[in-house]
Amino acid sequence: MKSMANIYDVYEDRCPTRMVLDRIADKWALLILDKLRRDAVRFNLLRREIKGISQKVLSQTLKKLERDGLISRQAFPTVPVTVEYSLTPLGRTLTDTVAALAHWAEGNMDAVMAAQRAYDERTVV
Amino acid sequence: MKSMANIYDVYEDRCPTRMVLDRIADKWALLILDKLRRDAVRFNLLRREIKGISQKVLSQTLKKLERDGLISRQAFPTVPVTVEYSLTPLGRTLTDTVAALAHWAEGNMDAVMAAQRAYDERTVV
DNA sequence: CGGTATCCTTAGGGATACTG
DNA sequence: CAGTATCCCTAAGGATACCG
Repeated sequence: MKSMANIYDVYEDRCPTRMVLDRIADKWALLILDKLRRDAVRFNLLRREIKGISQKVLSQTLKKLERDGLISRQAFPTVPVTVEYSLTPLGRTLTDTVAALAHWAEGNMDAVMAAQRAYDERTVV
Repeated sequence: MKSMANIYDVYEDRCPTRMVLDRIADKWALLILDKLRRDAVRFNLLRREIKGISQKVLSQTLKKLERDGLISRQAFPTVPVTVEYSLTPLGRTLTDTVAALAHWAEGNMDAVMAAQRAYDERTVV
């Protein structure tokens, strides 16, 4: 964990956008934030809902988001243990933007894929 | 370029959000879209404005964005050649969201960094 | 259930040099 | 100016096994 402490040291210039973009401009992070939009979700449920994410990457991403203060982790002393992840107030201020991004993705996927096909025809052939 | 053609093949399920998020949830891509918000920008100017990006990565990212139909490339037959990148109409539909993300980053950087310090004190010590 | 630890692979990206 | 080509290396991430 010590190695994460100096993550901002590489940015000599003070561009806040770049700093924080570097943190949240991550596919998995955005998907997780989106999944937590409604309510708290347990680890394995999150894993099942976000198809394709490995246990390792989910765990890592959750830890980063928690460190950034965007989500919080709550463990319940059940047997076996239950852990719920939920948005913090800070995280909640980001969800509208994330949702907008997701909404854009849904609405423009076809256009993007069409553009790709057109591009490939122009260049590959 | 052929290898990029089947990039969506890995997504057996049809989750559009994931597909497109995978494309645009990239730090450099978002920064480029943000820089092009006002008007067209030349390659090397873009490179200078986005500190820390290498020529290689800038070139790659621009090509991806062009393929996705978000930006367009226009070369002028000057000597030496001048190349301008600008947003397409499709790309323009995304800029508000990107700007919102950038704005969030600016406004909440301090909170994020404070959260990180608090987290590190809790866990590392 | 909710993780961590370990090993291993590969592709993402830096550095450098060259070109139309 | 706006790239491409090459080499090289590290670090992100999959697979597997184990644990409180």
